[in-house]
Amino acid sequence: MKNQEIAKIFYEIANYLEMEGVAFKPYAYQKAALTLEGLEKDVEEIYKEGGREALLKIPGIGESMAEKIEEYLKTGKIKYYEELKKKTPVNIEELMAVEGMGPKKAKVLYQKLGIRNLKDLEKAAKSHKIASLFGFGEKTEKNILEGINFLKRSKGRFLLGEILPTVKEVYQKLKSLKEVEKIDPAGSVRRMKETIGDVDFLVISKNPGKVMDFFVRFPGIIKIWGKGSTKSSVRMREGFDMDIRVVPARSYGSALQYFTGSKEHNIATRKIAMDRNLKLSEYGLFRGPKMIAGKTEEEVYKALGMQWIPPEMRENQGEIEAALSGKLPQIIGYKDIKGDLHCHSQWDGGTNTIMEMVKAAQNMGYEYIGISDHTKFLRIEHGLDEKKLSQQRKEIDKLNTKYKILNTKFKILQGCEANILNDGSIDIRDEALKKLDYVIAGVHSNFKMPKEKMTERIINVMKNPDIDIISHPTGRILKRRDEYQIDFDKILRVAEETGTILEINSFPERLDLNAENIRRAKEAGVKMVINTDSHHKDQLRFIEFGIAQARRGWAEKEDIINTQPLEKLLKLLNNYASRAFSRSSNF
DNA sequence: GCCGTTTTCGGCCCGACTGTTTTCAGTCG
Ligand SMILES: Nc1nc2c(ncn2[C@H]2C[C@H](O)[C@@H](COP(=O)(O)OP(=O)(O)OP(=O)(O)O)O2)c(=O)[nH]1
Ligand SMILES: [Mg+2]
Ligand SMILES: [Mg+2]
Ligand SMILES: [Zn+2]
Repeated sequence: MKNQEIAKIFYEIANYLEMEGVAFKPYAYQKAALTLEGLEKDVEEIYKEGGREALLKIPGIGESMAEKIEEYLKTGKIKYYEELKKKTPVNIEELMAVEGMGPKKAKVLYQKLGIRNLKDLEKAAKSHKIASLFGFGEKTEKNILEGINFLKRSKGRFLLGEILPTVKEVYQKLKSLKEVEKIDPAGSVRRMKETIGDVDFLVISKNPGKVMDFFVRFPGIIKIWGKGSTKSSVRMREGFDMDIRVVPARSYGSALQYFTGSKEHNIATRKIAMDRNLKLSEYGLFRGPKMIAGKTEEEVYKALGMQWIPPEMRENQGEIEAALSGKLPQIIGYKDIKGDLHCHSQWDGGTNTIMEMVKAAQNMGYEYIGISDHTKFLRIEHGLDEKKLSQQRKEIDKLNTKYKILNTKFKILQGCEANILNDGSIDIRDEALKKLDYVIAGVHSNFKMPKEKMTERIINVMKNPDIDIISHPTGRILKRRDEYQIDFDKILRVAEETGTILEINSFPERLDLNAENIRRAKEAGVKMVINTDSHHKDQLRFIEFGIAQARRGWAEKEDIINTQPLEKLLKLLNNYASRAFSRSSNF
């Protein structure tokens, strides 16, 4: 898939143009790059299916960029870009990664000192060649050196699940300050994005100075990037930045709207305001000098003629248009999940016994849990064979009887997470599968198959009437492994035909399906299930991360099968299996 | 370079902080 490559080139073009001082074009390229980056469908496929016309339908792509994409797909190069690069042979991305360095400074440094990369920059700063340049100075030079050092130590974006505990700690500490009237996490944390670049907090206070003084003295801060009366920014020991914004109570809603983002959502919302001869900023919504909204987010959106938009959806992916026409979907809520169908127990080397998992599930307020241990192909994971599965069945039956006697409604289901082998067969015999309440199948080996083969492999499994759910369908591991090559449109078609359910895996490094694919699945009429893949009872809590992605993917309650009570769930699983069977027997 | 139920041309979000500058450009959110 060449989406990322082309996006990267467009970002670079934007940077080169910005260096030259060209107006507006850089933003056009950036916007197109961002869209390509987030596009789950392969541009090459879009082009093959619909030619240049289809490319033009992508928002932010016009004649000029469509032509460049076409050129890249055909020749592997974009002449315009190659020429820009030849003219200014600078690793601009690397230089701009240094805090405080942008295209304008990079240009001067290249022209005056021939600086082309980070190494050149460090050398020049160390030998004090920068301070004397026009527009630069001692402090700039020092900041550059410091910036380089922090950059070298930086670890990139953090997983939401990895950073959230720290966020909660800081939140509590800030909240305890008496000058803090109200505080909320904002930015990507409030939107529950799968990865977090930095942590943003919004505060109401009548005494911003005090709040800022307290904030920048926080334990664990290793660098203060900036400190003002309304806004400060710091680097934490753990390697991430924190931004804080302080506003008066009357602006809290508009400030929360601003600071929650996303940037693209903000710009689009501000354009709606402009269309109505209004101005929207973090301080409020204004008609001329008159403030007409700002205290709450609801008020701000309402004054713009919009429904309030859940933070997870604020990505400028159509939510603004939907909110304007009152057609936002009723997305799934954080309390709508009635049970978790992907849980591992001690049987396959997980941490907890079935009983311990059950108790944890009950604490979550669930009505059921599905135990889905690995199967025998995965020897390192102590995968269960047919015999073990039947022994496990006996234990689960016993526990269920106990619950019946105790007259609780709670039910334990027995599933398994079987392995999809290279040819799309399963490592457990059919007779054994039929004795389970449901079957999950997932790819756990041989991730690098060519697209056609991998797609065929998964499709074969979906046509198997005994298989109900495909776990982590694209196989990505955040920050570590890309999705495997699949034709997701084809997979969606077959999933719809066979009634196979696709998993939204809530494990922090998976979150697979992602939001964009969830939206595609919903549009294709494919049902999904939100699971945690817990290997420890405490991991049942991960469900909120999966729900957040589902919300960003516009999923409603009825798109997610485990929002249903047990009886309905069983019917859905069974229905789908028998439907799949009747269809596949007609082939 | 892109885009359009007010536009096919004329706009393109709006504001804070810093360092360098004698009044603002650059960078960032
Ligand atoms: N209006 C406007 N708002 C912006 C702009 N840049 C950032 N914001 C707002 C929206 C962002 O969600 C919020 C926080 O900025 P961040 O850079 O921290 O982005 P965000 O938290 O969304 O993502 P992150 O995970 O930190 O990369 O500030 C901008 O250029 N214009
Ligand atoms: Mg930078
Ligand atoms: Mg942020
Ligand atoms: Zn699993």
